[in-house]
Amino acid sequence: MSYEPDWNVLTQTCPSRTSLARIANKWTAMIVIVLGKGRTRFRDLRHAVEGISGKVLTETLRDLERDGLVARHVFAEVPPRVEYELTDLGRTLYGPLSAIGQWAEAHIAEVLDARESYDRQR
Amino acid sequence: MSYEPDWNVLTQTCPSRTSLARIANKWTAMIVIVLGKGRTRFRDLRHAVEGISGKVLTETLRDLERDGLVARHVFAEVPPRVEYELTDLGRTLYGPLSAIGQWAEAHIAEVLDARESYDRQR
DNA sequence: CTGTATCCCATGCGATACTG
DNA sequence: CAGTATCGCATGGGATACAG
Repeated sequence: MSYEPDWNVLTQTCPSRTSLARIANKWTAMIVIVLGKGRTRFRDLRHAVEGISGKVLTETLRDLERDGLVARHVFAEVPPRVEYELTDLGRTLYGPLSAIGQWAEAHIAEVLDARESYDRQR
Repeated sequence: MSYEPDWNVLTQTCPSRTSLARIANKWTAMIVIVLGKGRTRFRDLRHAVEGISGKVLTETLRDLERDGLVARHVFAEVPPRVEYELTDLGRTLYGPLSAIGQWAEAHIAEVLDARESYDRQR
């Protein structure tokens, strides 16, 4: 009922494309996959998503918070503790994004074979 | 049976992450969504994915071809005609990626509301 | 029409230093 | 610990010109 068939990510000016650009992103996918398992503090998120820099983690979390996908919980402690979790809206994205992650893991052997065969032919 | 539980996109050096980086991308998503509807020639793809430049379309298609997701068919005509279509492997990705596109379209209203509310508070 | 080759600006992203 | 600020390299990606 809230679906608006006029919205089309293939249309250049459709707002939905700005949302697509944010969610169709490797860091977003990995962060949402981790948060899908439960509320996580910044430090643990940084370790779970191997190789992500603090800067990018902060920036991506801010963007996700702005889009209403992630909630931020700050505890007035020293040293500070901040936890992140998916909102109701963010949870509806967990399925689709974890499917992408699982696809990458399930088919990487075929992809590697394809790359080798492609590169061999030139 | 071809699933290898040791592969984990969250691990920095896992090859599956290189595949995730390729598929968790807005251009890849839009191209696969269009190709999911059937074999398409270059020109039509360029028009369907509004706003994509020829350079980026070519590069993305090459990468997808290299990963075994897209097949390229060249016709010896003048002017030349080249058609692209999803491979069997690429077709297994259509579901997950179109789900991402549909999510963006279905929830953009909520996302826009969240952005407005976030921006208003600062 | 389907590319390829350049040029060049914008953005992504890591590293480092610093603050509350 | 969880940021913010800054720097600078790498990549993304548009525009244009040109080739087959």
